[in-house]
Amino acid sequence: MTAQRSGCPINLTLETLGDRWSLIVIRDIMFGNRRHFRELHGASDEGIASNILADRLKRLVEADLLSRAEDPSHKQKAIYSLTEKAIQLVPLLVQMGAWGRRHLPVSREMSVRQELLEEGGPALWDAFMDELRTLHLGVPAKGPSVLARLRQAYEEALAEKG
Amino acid sequence: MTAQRSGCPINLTLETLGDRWSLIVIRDIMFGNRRHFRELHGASDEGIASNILADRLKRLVEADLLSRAEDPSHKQKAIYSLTEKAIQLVPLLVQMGAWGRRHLPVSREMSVRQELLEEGGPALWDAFMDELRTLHLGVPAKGPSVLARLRQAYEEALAEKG
DNA sequence: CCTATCTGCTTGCACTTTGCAACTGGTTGC
DNA sequence: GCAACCAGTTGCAAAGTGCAAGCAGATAGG
Repeated sequence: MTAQRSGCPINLTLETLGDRWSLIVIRDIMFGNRRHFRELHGASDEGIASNILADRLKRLVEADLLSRAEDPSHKQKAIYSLTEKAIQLVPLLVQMGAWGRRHLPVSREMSVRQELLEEGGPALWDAFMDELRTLHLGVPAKGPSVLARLRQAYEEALAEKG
Repeated sequence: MTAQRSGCPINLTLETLGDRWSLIVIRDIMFGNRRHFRELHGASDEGIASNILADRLKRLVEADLLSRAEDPSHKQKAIYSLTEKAIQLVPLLVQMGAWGRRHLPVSREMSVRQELLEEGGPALWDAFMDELRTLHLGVPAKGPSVLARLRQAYEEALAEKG
């Protein structure tokens, strides 16, 4: 990434997240709960290259959007978690999804989750963020799982598709 | 830009807008009301190169985010306007600004406008979008100018700064 | 008229980033 | 001890970015 261009909030956000992969990685960790390198590499529909994934993970950890921990069950496994800073991207990602859903040729099964999040409004986003804090920061759970609801809607849409 | 990767709304939005300059151009047209090539080239704090600006304008017109019209007062002047599709990016840009303001080293004078938009909430965003429709799509005005309010706040912050 | 300036770009070139495929050194389960 | 798995790395070609200079046509002033 280039050196700092200006103190404009939109520009700075773009400097941090404005490339084709950073937010895809965050999306997969956030909505797909993928926490290991191999999961992120193999499972995303977009097929990120391993060198780019490695680079993005490194940058995101440096930018304090992800944290990296070792898995006690396996000496080579790394667990990537969202930081609070990344969890606060939820409203931004929802807006991105909302705009894409309205204006771009999205597929049904990839947008049911977005639809739920849009309909739920800020209250649902907050509940989702609390759940992410439980999952990634170890904060005790507060309410029922939003992620489970999203996953269920996605799987139903997949089943309908055939 | 690469060929289509997946039907995910977030991914498609990223494919359309996920580079370092597209949203900067839209921001300058939207908040700075810059409508000509030279205005966009010279005035932004980030200093976009003219070839990249030309390329982005072309892509954005092709993506139906901008429209290009000739200026009747000057046969070589082109006027760029936001389309409805681009006007609907307002909530996304506000969220980007909000996140940047909270987590990145923004400057005061570049963030007063964002602050107003955040405080105003969805009602103010709607009023702003209506004003953009008046300015860019020729829809008759509905209410008092949000852009004027934002500009005033920015100029006050600049004056305070010295 | 003639010239200086302004218009939206284009060109050439160096540099950086991306994308693909194969590969690495180490770990684990059987 | 061996196959499968782990998080990456390496080499290389292609694409994208950034800078400086330049361009033809249009306009404004004298």
